[in-house]
Amino acid sequence: LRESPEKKEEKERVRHALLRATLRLAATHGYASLGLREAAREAGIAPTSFYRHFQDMGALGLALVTDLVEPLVRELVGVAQQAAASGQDALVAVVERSMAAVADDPELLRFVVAEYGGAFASFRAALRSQLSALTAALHVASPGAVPTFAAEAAVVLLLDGVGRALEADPTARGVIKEQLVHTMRKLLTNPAGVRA
Amino acid sequence: LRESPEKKEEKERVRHALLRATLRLAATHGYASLGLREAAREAGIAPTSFYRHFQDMGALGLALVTDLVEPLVRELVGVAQQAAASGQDALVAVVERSMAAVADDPELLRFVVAEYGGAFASFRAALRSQLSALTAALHVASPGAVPTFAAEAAVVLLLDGVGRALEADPTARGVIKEQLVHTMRKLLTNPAGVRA
DNA sequence: TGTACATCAGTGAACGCGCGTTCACTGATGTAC
DNA sequence: TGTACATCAGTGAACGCGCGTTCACTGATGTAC
Repeated sequence: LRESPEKKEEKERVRHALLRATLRLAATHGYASLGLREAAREAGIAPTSFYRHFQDMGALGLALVTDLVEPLVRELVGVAQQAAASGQDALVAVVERSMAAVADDPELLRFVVAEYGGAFASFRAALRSQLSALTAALHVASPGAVPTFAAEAAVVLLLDGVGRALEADPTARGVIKEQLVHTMRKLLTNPAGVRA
Repeated sequence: LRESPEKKEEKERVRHALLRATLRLAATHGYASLGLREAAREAGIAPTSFYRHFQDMGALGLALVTDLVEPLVRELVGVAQQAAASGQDALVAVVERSMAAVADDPELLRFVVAEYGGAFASFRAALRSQLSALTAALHVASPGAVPTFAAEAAVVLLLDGVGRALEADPTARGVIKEQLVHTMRKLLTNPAGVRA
């Protein structure tokens, strides 16, 4: 028996509400402290309905990465590749899109920044894995021959810049953006110039 | 009435046990998820005895920063200043001392890395405040005229390097250390040379 | 077409459990004189 | 010096509460024929 599109959509809607509710609460109280009942309450469903979507909060956390973080990183990688292909500055494009993401979805970005260095090894591994694609994209788009770890360091600065932007007044984000481009550029540029 | 040194010492001993127990648990499960009873159990005292030392877990968390993180950062600042004063490389000195701290007290450093970008705004503010002293020390010790935000970025890389070292095989920490010196140097060096 | 059956997201009641917190007490130690 | 009192870290019992989880049920929707 196959489900109808309408039922699937409705189920997906509630599942998404649970993910968003968790992000909302995690942004201020931390993902680690959240309980199943808390997430369900915030999402507007009964506690027992939680189990229709996830086995437990751990499974929901995993879904946060695969359903929300992964598309975001994929988009940033696409932005980098598109910029590089059209002769534009991939670094600036990625930073600007990242700052737009901070404005669009601060809760998701707080989650990424928090769990990237957080106590949960599974989150750390998953996020590092995701971000390695962005590292690679920035690496190939950078002029000259910079080592891989320099591109990794640039992504680390990007994450920190996102964290700073999350706390900053929106008007102060322009300064953060410029400083971020400056420091990332230092890491992604071979001072000896293009001598490939 | 003043307390005797012996009683003070004993009280301090239990207080320290609570702080260490919390760090131990926080390293794997996250500070945010910890409860008062959990910390007391790990420290080997009755739950009610917790209140003889801290009002709640929030007060204990604050003490983690002031009692443990602050001295650590102070030591790193001292290392930087001492190296600079004796004509040695402050950057290398700080990185090496940081790596030693990873080996000495991984739980404390996991806490610092986790809460630096974590969901608790009070921790973020406290840690940024602490680390600004290290940023300043590295800034004045760096040759040429680099902007302040470049020194801040270097400290961000240091924190990330600490996080990587925490997860790495001890034999792989040498590589991390060298890459860290390399990338931090890029940020702390003015490519135009010393033209003060 | 209508009718009988299957699926399944959502739910309320109920459970046992660990939580934070209060309270009164103990016993070791310090102070007064 | 001895004796009476004060301080205070540690404790066990007890509390009310919210937690995760189970269960049986509802009702809307899909399928079979």
